Amino acid sequence: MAHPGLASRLLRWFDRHKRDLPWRREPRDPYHVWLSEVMLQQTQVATVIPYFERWVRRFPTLDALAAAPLDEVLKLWEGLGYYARARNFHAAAQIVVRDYGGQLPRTVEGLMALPGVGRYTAGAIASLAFGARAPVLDGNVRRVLSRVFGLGRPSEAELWALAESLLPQDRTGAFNEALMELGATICTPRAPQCSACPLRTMCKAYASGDPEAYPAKPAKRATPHYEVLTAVIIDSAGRVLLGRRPRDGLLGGLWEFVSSELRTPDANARKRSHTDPTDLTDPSDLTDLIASRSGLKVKAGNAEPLGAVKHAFTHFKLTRRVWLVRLPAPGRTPPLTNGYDRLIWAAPEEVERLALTRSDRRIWEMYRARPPSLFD
DNA sequence: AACTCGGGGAG
DNA sequence: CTCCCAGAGTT
Repeated sequence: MAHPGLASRLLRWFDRHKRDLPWRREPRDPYHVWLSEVMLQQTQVATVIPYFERWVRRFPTLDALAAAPLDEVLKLWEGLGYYARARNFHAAAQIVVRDYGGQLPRTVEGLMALPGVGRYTAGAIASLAFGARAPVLDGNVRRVLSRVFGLGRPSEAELWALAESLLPQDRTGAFNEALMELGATICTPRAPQCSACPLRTMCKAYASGDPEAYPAKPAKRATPHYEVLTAVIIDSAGRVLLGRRPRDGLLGGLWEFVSSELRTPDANARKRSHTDPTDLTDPSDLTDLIASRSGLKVKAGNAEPLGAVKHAFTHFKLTRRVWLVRLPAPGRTPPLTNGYDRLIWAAPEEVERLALTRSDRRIWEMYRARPPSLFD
């Protein structure tokens, strides 16, 4: 063994300190392991737990998931982000049920053939659910290994090879989980608790006196700021016009209020936004937007500002300028769905049932909580 | 190798 | 505010 003592120390620590998480119940259900690994991609444990519990109640088996419509799958994912995870997981469940008789592949290669399953997730499922001797490399493992071995800018290939070389003969699943657990609870990005670390005596980063310096942080770029103009269009029956975003791309498959594409705010808009966040660059902006995306011809006089909603994505910030537009008649389904794959008039109960983006959900709450206006 | 793709927890 | 989270897919 290349590094005597590492695996045994880590496993001994893990046996005493591991957290009791919903997806760790024995015996391991491969479906639960898979679900948890997909939900945990770029998402912290504390965020995932309630989603995981709800999901297992609604879709107790792989067959139940495969049989469900995508809209319902996305509704359970609402708010978790990276919605391609849900679309891929749903598609992969259907593949497993249809082609593999409902049994997950047990090898890394077989698992990686499924949509949304990369090398990390395949290694995690193979080792945790099936006891295969496969390594994992996630953000935690990347950090722990960089620190223990004093690597400043290790390549991915180097880290994968290292993770593999460290695997013990037995309990590889527990070893992988232990490595991640250590990174999540002890060997944290900031202020690591080295005094409680079972690997302290063999850790080069600890010996250096500045463990946080490993691994080196990449240079960051400035995040651009965009804005989106949004119309909450209400008909005389109190229904609201919603569009479903195209399946591929940002927030694919989710419903939103009729909105423009991302725009770079001009200098005048930036100046005005300090005083009135909903102010329009041009009064015809709103009516043009509604006409182009839905075919509806509305009067600017029927619009009133509802407010602004700010939202931060990973790579940019967004301000949504939201207007309320009241139609004097019952809405009919408009002929245009420019930029949407569906457009519907939704009753309030239906808005609760559909999968909205986070900011659209906030806009809906803002609409429902608005002070009564002269039109009410 | 460099992007895209959400949202939130926790300093 | 900033950082980064049990990453995958595309180019």
